[in-house]
Amino acid sequence: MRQPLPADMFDELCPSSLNPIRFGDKWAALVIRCLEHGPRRFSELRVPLRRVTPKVLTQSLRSLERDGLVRRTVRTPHVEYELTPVGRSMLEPMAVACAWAERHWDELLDARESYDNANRLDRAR
Amino acid sequence: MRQPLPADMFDELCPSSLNPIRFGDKWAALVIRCLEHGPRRFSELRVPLRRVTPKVLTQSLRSLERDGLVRRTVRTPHVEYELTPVGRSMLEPMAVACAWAERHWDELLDARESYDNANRLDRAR
DNA sequence: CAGCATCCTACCTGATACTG
DNA sequence: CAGTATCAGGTAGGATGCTG
Repeated sequence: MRQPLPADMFDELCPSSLNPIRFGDKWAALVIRCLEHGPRRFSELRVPLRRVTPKVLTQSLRSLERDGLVRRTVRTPHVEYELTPVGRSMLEPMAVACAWAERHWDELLDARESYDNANRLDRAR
Repeated sequence: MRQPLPADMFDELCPSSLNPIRFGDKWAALVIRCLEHGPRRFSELRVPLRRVTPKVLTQSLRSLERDGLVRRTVRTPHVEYELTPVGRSMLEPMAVACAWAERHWDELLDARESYDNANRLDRAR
């Protein structure tokens, strides 16, 4: 059987809010990655995405569903979310974006820090 | 000498606001593409980006500068914006994202339409 | 279990007008 | 030319509490 999603799945990596490359809304990319290896239930998704309120997670899922990237199926007594072929095809550009982010993450943070420091000094003067 | 940027550069393609894949803020990807072939001045950028107010374009440029993707240089009597190496490296994931969007654009629009129609019927009932 | 309802805040984006 | 100042609207995201 498929493994449950680890609760700390996104603790380290993917500070997607800081990444200039974004897929859909704030959590969409993480949701897609959660569905990479097969369908998941709402409550399963909530484990790694435990910092997302149910309302916001629902919004994200609805948006993905609207774009045809995710399919929502009522499989009584549960509801399952799974990637459509189009949704799955998004993994490729996501992987490229992730590779870019990993390669340039430090430069990016350094640039931001320098910029902010320079700016702070400017205002102090 | 470098060609001026065509005013209709973004009239047809890249409805980036609808694209689920986004690079930075609303206009960042277009700015980067404008700088692809060399430095540009603010007023040059305003030609293809004529629907962006100067304030918003400035914001976008500042944000790109902060992330170290664009360098702003005062080359009296002008100001020039150009891609840094990191900024240039972003062209690759952008190209991949563009390819994805082109390939799946129609599916995406169809999915949205079906979804919205189904939803409208639901509410009518 | 899988959400919805309400309320609220912050940010993004833009229109318009003005300036060193 | 290359912006800044001000004001305003809309939307995204979230806190909290409730429900079939």
